[in-house]
Amino acid sequence: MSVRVRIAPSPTGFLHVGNARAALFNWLYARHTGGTFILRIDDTDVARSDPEYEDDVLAGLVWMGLDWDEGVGVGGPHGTYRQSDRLDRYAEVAGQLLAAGSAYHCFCTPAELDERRKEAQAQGRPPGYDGRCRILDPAESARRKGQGEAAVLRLGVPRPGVTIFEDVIRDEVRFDHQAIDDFVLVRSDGSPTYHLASTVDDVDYEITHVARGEDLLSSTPKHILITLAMGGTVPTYAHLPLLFGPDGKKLSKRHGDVSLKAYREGGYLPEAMFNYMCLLGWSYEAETTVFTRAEAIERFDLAAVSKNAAVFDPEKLEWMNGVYIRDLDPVDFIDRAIPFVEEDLGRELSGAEREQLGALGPLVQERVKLLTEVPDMMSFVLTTSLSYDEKSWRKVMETETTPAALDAAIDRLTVVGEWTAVVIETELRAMLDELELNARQGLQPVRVATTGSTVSPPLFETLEVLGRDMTLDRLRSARAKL
RNA sequence: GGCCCCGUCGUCCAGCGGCCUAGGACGCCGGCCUUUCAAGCCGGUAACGCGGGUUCGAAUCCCGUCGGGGCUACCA
Repeated sequence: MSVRVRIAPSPTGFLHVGNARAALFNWLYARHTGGTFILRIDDTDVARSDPEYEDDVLAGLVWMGLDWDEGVGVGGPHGTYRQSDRLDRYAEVAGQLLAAGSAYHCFCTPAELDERRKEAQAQGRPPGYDGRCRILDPAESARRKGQGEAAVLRLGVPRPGVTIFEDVIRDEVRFDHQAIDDFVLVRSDGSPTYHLASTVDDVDYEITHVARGEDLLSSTPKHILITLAMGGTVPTYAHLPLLFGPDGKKLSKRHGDVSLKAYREGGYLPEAMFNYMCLLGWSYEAETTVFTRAEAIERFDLAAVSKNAAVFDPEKLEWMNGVYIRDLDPVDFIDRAIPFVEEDLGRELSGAEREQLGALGPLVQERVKLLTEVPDMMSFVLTTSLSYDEKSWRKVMETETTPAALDAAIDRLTVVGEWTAVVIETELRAMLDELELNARQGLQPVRVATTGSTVSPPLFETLEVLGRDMTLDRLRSARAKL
């Protein structure tokens, strides 16, 4: 049977990196096995769902390159793949479970439940639902329900009993039904709970493997029980290790960026994100940390996923992003960087400016880890009024040898014939010889004068890109400020 | 509290009874290269939570213990 996996985010927030990682692993498994990757939207929580979040989820998956074969937006044999469109189906299953005696109505009010829970906890008893409505006569229940009395539908968990399943990642896991209370399937307002809706969908969509976060491991027996009660085939489960923040606590907003969106906008490359996330709970090969999509697909296996939770390490991600940036084709690099430059500038770049940046691109490319660092490194070529970094100015311009170095540089560069990096270098090195200055003493003033900072791309190439007029202009105005 | 999961360098991962004097990557430290900054190269730092077993032999298997985490809703 062909593999069918799914990811079912609920649109109640921006796509979380944990969900993105789950999506990635499902996608990898589907691609590795030649199976089908499905995107479903679990929006049964109407109050908290928002179309904006759904858009973000889709955008995040597209950005990561995780294309889905069936589901929201692309369709498929199962309708819209949106739970809010399947309420009738959940009601239908609920009716069947009720008729079959697998489920029953419960008339206990939230207030009563709450009180009993507190009582049970105080006495050290299990806080779950005590099952008192289970013994109600079905006919009597139906009558009360028919008269409009508020009721939820609960699953009658078989007791005594035990649910055992073989988790792909964790091997055999067993839960005694003693510890599982008769949980709610349908709320008193008629809406299905997550457990019901998600399980019905998994059965209807013929999902073969459910790979999701370990936080759902304890809920798995409930899902299996529902599946069995509706006569469905139980899928294979794989519970992925959770992601934690640098402090070892569950990855949350307090750790800064937990939404994929933040990385998208933060100058990260999707290729790097993809590669890095693969490493969170899986490894391509003992000695290899950088690999391509195709390679990951070829080797990925759910069974090889680690059991332990992983700490999301922003520093390693950043390093990896640098690796991928340096690996980019120069034209590709500048194409990706330009939006960040324009965003920073607040305007669009002219053709001439683009050309300048294109020339500077390769020099900057190997010096940044994030695309968001590009504007800072290139802004000096785009401005007409250069501002100097204060520290840089103090450090190199207020030096005894600086005036002479600038004067000599101006003289030589004014008369130089050809304006290329090679010629510029020859001239400036001759200047160093002449004044008996070392490179640091003689070149840093030129760097600060022309770029505004002690840190810049390689000087000679930079001056070539800047052009003779602007270079001389800047050297002169810096000299005048001394 | 109960149930469940997990426990190798600071972090991610390799290891699945002898190849381990525990390997790779990030980070950190030092050096080289060098026009600055990066990159690159070389070297270094650093871990099998603890205690019992099983075995000729254990990071690898078993038990206990400690520690971390998840779940315990008419949220997903």
